[in-house]
Amino acid sequence: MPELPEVEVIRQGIAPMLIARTIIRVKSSGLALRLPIPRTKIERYIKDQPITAVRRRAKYLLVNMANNAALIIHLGMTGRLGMFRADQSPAPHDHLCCLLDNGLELRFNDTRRFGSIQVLPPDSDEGHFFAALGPEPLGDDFTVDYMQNRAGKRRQPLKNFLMNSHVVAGIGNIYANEITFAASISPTRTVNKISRREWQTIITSTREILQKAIAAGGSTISDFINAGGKPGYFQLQLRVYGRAGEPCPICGTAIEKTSMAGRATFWCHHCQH
DNA sequence: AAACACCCCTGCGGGC
DNA sequence: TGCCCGCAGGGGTGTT
Repeated sequence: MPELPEVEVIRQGIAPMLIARTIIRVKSSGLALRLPIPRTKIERYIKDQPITAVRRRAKYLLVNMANNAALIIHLGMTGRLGMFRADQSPAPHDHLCCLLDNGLELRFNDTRRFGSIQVLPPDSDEGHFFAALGPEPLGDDFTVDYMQNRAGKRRQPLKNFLMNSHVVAGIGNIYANEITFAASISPTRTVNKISRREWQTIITSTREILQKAIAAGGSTISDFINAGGKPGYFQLQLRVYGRAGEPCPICGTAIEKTSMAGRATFWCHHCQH
């Protein structure tokens, strides 16, 4: 369940090991992820090209190549990236293995195959690929004006709105729960009834929680070799997610669990309005 | 247009 | 003990 902070930590971990390296051989499981693995495009545009950058947009990782092609990786629910020595035996659910010119192998492992691997050919329009995505929550475009405009007269509950990647990118179920709790606003509140002041609180809480999670992950993942995507991330204390029936860390009231848009929702009825 | 339901997939844990 | 079922949730598509 990597969300934005986890993807960012993985990016920071693998970037130094990938930049200036070249993928010289690729193996895949033959099983499709959410999309089929584009073997032909990988061979044509990705292989034998020096890697120039490893970036992130929302929960997508972008591996940029010297020919201006890009490999776009999404981890879905259970996706992991790890660096291994080439002689280490592959694990179950390894779906793509990229051998580098230094003998290390980048492996994408995904039990449930909700992830995806895509290729942007050289000089294709990256902006177009991400056109439907809302702003980065840690970027300058995530503002009170923007959120209030997007909310408009919509009567969608706040939590569902925060999880809508077309509104703001990269916030999944776990952090949506934590954000509404930190902002002391009910996840069920309809967004047309949220004040400017409350939007400011939501934005501030979002940034704080995501940045804290990134910092916690960054401090716990020190060695990506053999890590295999070992979660270094959930060191961040989750205050409501997964804590149904436990006392609210602020007031002691039992945390409630409900379902919203088919997703587990945890909140404190006393603290969040 | 907005807000849903549904689907893809596997592993795990609870209940019986 | 073993089996069945519900649940976990990102993101795309389809429906009302």
